[in-house]
Amino acid sequence: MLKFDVTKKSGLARVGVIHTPHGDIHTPAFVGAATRATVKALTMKEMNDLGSQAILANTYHLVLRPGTELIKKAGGLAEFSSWHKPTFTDSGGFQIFSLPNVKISEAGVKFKSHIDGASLELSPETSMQAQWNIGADIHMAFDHLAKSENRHDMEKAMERTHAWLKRCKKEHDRLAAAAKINGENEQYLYAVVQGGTFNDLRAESARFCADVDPDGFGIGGVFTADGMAEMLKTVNSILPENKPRHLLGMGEEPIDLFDGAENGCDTFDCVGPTRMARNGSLYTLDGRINIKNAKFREDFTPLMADCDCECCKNYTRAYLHHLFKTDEITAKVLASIHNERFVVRTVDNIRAAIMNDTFFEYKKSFLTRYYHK
RNA sequence: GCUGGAAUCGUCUAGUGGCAAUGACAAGAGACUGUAAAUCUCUCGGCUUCGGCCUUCGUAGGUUCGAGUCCUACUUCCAGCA
Repeated sequence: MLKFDVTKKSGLARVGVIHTPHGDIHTPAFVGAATRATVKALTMKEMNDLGSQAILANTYHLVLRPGTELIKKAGGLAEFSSWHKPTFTDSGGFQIFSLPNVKISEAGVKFKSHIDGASLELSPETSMQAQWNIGADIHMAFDHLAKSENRHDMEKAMERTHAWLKRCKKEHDRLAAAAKINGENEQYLYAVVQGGTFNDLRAESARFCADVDPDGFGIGGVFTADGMAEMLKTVNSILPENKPRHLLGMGEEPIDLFDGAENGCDTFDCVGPTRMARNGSLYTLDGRINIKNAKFREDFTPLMADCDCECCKNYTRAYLHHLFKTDEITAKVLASIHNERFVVRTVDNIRAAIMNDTFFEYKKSFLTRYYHK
C-alpha cells in the first residue's frame, strides 16, 4: 500500500508526504505533464532545477511510441527518461475524450493511432499491463470520460468507469503480486472519480472508488473551474483522508490550484503551463501576458521581477519577445522553464501557507493581484 | 543603342475585360486546463449611420457600359545582342 503521511490538516486542505520507490512528494505538489516521457521543451535537469517533484506520462502515447516493452527493457520510465524522481502515468482514458473515432464497449476501447491510423485497443487489463511495463510509481485506473455533459451520458460513463475500476484493481493486484515475487519496485493504483458536473454522481463515484480500496484517487473529467470547488468539497469529504488525491488535468489557471488545495487535493497535473509557454503566454503575478505583443519589444525588465527561475534571473522581456518573434527554440525553452517554475512555486507556496495557517491570506492576495479583482 | 520581357497591398506572388483584387510571409490581436497543440482562430487600403462610399495594380493618355487585364507614349528594371 502506498504510504502517505498527512502532516497538517486545515479543513479539507492538508499538507503531506507521498512516499514512492523513487522518492517523496511533498504535497500539495504540481506534477509536470510529460506525456511522451518528456516535458516538452525541457530537459529533466531543467525540470529538477526548477523544483519539480514528479512528472506524469501518458500510457496511450507511450504504447504508440516507443512501446511499453521497450520502456520496461530500459528499466522503466524513470531510468528511460533519466527522471530519477516519482512518476505517474495516466491510463489512456483521456484519449477516449480527446481522439476522434473512438469505439467504446464494455470490453474496452478501440482507437485509431493518430500517427499511422493503425487500430489499437485499450482495456482495463491492457492499460494496467502497459502501465506496469512503463513502470511509473503511480498509475491511473482506465476510466471513461464522457464527451457530453448530458446527465444520462455522464451516468453511463461513470458506471462504466466503476466496472472498469474493479477490473483494473484485479489486474493491478495480479501484476503487483508477480512483481513482488520478482523483487521489483512496488507500483500503485489510483481510482478515478467521475460524475461530471453532477454532485450526486460525484458523491456516488467517490464512495464507489473508496470501497475498491486503491492506493489513492484521481479526480477526473473536470474541464472548467465552474462549480469545481463545490464538487471537490463533496468528493474529498467522502474519500478517505489517509490516501492521496490527484486532480487530473487542472492547473492552467492559478485559481484552480488554490481551489483544489483548499478542498483537499494533494497533487495536480496540467499541460497548460508548458503549452501556454510554447505559445508565448507567460505567467506573472499580475496575470498572464502574451510576450509576443508589440508592447514588449523594448521592455528591458525581467519577465517577472519576483521570480527565481533561470529565465527571469537572466533575461529581459525584450529578449524573450525577440526570441519568440524570430521563432527560436530557446524562446520555448525559457518560457517553459518560467511557466513550469511559476506553477510549481505557487503550489509550494500554497503548501507552506497551509502549514503556517496563512492559506486564506495568501490565496486572497495572490488572486486579487493575479486577476485584478 | 537595338530586340525581347517585366512593373500588383511592407515583401514575394495570383490574376488575360465585371476586382478592393489570390496565396504565402511579415505585421497586429486572441484562444489554449489527465497534450493528435513549437498548435489553432481572427484582423490586415481608407471611411462607414454596416447599406455602402471613396482611393488603389510604375506614370500619362486612349479604347470600352466596364481596364490590373486591350492600345499608345514615357519611366524604371531584367535578359540577349551590339
